[in-house]
Amino acid sequence: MKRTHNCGQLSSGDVGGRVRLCGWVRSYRDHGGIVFIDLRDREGITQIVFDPSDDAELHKLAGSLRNEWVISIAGTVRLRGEDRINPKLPTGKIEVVADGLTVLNKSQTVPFEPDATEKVSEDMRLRYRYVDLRRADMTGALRLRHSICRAMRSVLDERDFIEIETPFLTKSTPEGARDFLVPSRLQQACFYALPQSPQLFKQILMVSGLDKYYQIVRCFRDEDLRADRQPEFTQLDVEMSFVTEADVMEVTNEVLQKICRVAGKEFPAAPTVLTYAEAMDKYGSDRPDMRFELFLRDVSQIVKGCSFKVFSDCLAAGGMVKGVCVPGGAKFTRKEIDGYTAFVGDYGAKGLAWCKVEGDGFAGGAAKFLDEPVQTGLREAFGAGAGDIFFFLADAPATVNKALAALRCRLGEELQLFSPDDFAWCWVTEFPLVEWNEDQQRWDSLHHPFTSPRPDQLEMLQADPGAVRSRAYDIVLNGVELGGGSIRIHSTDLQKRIFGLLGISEDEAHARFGFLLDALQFGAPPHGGIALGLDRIVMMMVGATSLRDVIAFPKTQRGICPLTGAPAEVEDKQLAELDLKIIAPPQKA
RNA sequence: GGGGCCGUAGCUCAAUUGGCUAGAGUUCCGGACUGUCGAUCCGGUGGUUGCGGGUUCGAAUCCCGUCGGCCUCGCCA
Repeated sequence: MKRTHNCGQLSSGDVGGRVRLCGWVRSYRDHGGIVFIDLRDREGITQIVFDPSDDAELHKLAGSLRNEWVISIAGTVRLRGEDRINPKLPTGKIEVVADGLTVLNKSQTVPFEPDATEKVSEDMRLRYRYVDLRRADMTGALRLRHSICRAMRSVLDERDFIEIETPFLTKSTPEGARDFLVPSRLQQACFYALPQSPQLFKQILMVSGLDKYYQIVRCFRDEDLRADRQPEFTQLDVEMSFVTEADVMEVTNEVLQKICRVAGKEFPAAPTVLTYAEAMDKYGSDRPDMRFELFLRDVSQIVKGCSFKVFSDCLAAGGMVKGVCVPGGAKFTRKEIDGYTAFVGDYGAKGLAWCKVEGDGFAGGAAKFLDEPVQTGLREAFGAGAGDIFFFLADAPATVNKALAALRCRLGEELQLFSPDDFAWCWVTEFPLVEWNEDQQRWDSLHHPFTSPRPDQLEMLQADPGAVRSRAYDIVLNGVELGGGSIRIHSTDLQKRIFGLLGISEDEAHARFGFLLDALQFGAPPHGGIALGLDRIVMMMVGATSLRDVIAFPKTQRGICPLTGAPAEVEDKQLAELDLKIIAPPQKA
């Protein structure tokens, strides 16, 4: 046995005991005579002492140790004197007096110290990920991730869910995100796709009568990356038979409750539930950040008929005017306001109207176009007072909401309207079933085409599809969507109607989803489920701002793994076996 | 595909805004030191300023291109 304890384990209770420890040299302090080694493993740090008067040979070897060498030591646990206690170390009351030392492996000089206080560039960290993962916060994130998975499994196991694996090599369904494709050798000119989610399989498992399924599963989407978006990510995928929205939400709440307990965070007994319509109205977003108010308000009715051409033209064209009132915002400089104007421009807004409340009247910006009744209406609507500022956006509702929601979040952050450890959960429900795609001139599913419409609104499917609400629900934390799901369609007829609405012909539907449509005909029970983003949950729980900090081996923004160099070219022989040819090889410098 | 920020020693950064041999901390190497704990003290190694081109008497600095990293819009049912 190479070790009897780990490096975070020993305490005053172990004094006098003989121990063996293994780990990495975190630092060495050579006083000419006495030598101290900080020995680190994933559990902690223990100080090892080498005294020349005990064993001159051993002391000499200890003097040759360098950072990140892997060693094994044997020795006796000793209490440190009162004045030698290190309060920064959990093991700081003891030390191990070594009588044996084996160098298990030397290390080259590491490109950066695993406990460096300076922030090392992420490029470096990812290239030398094995060194980076020695850092306590990275180890901590991965361990919490593990604990969260265990919490998920324990809740679902307790409730008689069955974990079932679904294929990674599956069929491309060009709806939605771009697929990662895998060429097939046995079926030339054919491709597998990596799953964007196990959606269809889990529904088929319900048809099979498996009743309650879950899986902690990798999903793949070949889209551009973001800090909170990786091309491969993990989700907790859940599906249940004979349930309603409330059943799925209740199970999810219990899972999240347990996760929060494990992570030392709060989860409310009953999270706020708001409808999509409410969320869009007050927050401009279907993933509202509820840590602060700063509500948006549709002021179209108040400003209609005012002399401001930007507003009147917009309303005449069927647009909307929406605003936000920032308490104390009159102190914003022109430069800051210009900054916000440019900011909303990124989201497609053509401008940002503003005016300040000074004393009894409005001043600056658009103030001169807003007459007395309009000013009064706005003040009352927002409860505004002197020293506040209004921002208004006039445009198509989608643009207004997107830009104003982004502005609201930016203001909330800049004005510190919440504290960093605030946790605000909410469910968003009653999403529209479909939305109009202006570019393609057709209806698109908001969620996915297997989402059930509300049964009491089926008759509107023909006449007014945009008004039909679905049985979908999303769980949101601090403005971040952590998961979503729905009650699915279990009737072939209804599923066909929805495909029809989405402009998917019968032939097309059959080619793509025929296996699901077939399955629905063989006794599909009513069913529904949800998927929770594991990476994002861990990210929120550790307070990270990037998924890369909670994934052991993530990709960079351009989809590269700096550690392995993936993706990489393959040999011609491999291509030949697949009957593939690179038509336009990249130009090499 | 678009916009923005960045790239200087192994690492983290500086360089008086175009001017003297590109510096500092840390790492590393050597030396001193028997109670440190981010040890300390002394000395030393370490640079094609991402790469290529241009402007200039002179470029880390300005211009063009390119590579790489990050953030973001589009995209992500």
